[in-house]
Amino acid sequence: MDTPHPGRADREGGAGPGLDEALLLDSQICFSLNAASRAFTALYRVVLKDLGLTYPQYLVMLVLWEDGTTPVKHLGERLRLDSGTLSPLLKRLEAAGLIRRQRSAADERSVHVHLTPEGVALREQARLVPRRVAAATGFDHHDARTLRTLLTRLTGALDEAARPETAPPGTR
Amino acid sequence: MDTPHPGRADREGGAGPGLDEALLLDSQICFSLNAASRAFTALYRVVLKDLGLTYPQYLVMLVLWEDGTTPVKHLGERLRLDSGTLSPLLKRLEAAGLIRRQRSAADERSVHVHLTPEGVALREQARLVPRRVAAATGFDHHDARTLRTLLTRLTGALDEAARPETAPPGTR
DNA sequence: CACATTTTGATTGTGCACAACTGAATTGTG
DNA sequence: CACAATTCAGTTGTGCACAATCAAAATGTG
Repeated sequence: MDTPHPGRADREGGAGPGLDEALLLDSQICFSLNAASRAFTALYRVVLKDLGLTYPQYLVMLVLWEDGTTPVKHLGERLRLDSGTLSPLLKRLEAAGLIRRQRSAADERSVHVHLTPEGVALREQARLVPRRVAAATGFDHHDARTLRTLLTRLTGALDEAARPETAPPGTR
Repeated sequence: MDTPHPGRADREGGAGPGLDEALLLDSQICFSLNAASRAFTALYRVVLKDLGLTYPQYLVMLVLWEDGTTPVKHLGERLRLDSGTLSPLLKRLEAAGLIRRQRSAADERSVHVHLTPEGVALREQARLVPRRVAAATGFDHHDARTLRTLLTRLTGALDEAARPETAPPGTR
């Protein structure tokens, strides 16, 4: 239909041979990455509609189904989400009757999250979700492995580059 | 440090050999996809800080630098963004003095976006952005090509699967 | 014990994605 | 011409990501 990528805006100064290459490497990768990420979210929106969950909420439920009662801190570590995301998300899950939050007796700062019976029961309804989503990707193990390897390497390199002062190898 | 992926929550019913495979294929791909996407956004946040742009705003500017004055509709097609996202984004760009919006004389429904002199001038400051980001990925052409091919294929398959009624090939 | 530091979660504010709706203008049809 | 359908932006509301800030509790140090 139309060109999906925004780039190829070079041809001005002729400032060297690396410009369009750079645009290919950064804009198009980031763009197709965002597109795939949003397509995944859209598919999850369809698949999780009957459960009344969004994808991040589903991730939280996955952790709770596996690990049981857990502090908010642990959820943030498992899912790489901070409290600014988790707090309202957990409130919505509590309002939906799936979880309950409770301050720890041992450490009054810590809030423990546990499933309600409704939350436990939802696991049965969610059993087919992974298979449906995996089937929708059309990927076999080899594809999935290649993709995950590339993404992991990419994320590591980007994380490394994003912090200018925190421990660049020669700064001491 | 800890396990980055939320999955591996099987081992309950023993309902067949495909369960952990499915979790590997869906949760972990989607998860690492989101992680990479957010890492990219975080890097762009650092790189674009001096320009006062976010990544989606930078994409809009790329299109304008390349295509010149263009209707909002065209921006949405190039970037796959709808008006609910573009309208406030363009307002912020206009408030920043980089663009101006103007109703078309020919078709009063259409709004044309054009760059201000400040918006044109910003292009010079943005020239090094693609190279900086591309360098941060650590990817060569082969890696980038492999990744983009996989992502494009994945997005296509997900888009296809996300619509239940719109022309699935065998449904009659 | 008194006091600074760290940890933990919540809160606030900004920006983006998306669905649903509104409203104006064009186009198609009788 | 009248009227329905379509197109195009905009608005509203919900949810997520993230930065900055705050408060309370635990911990460390003199």
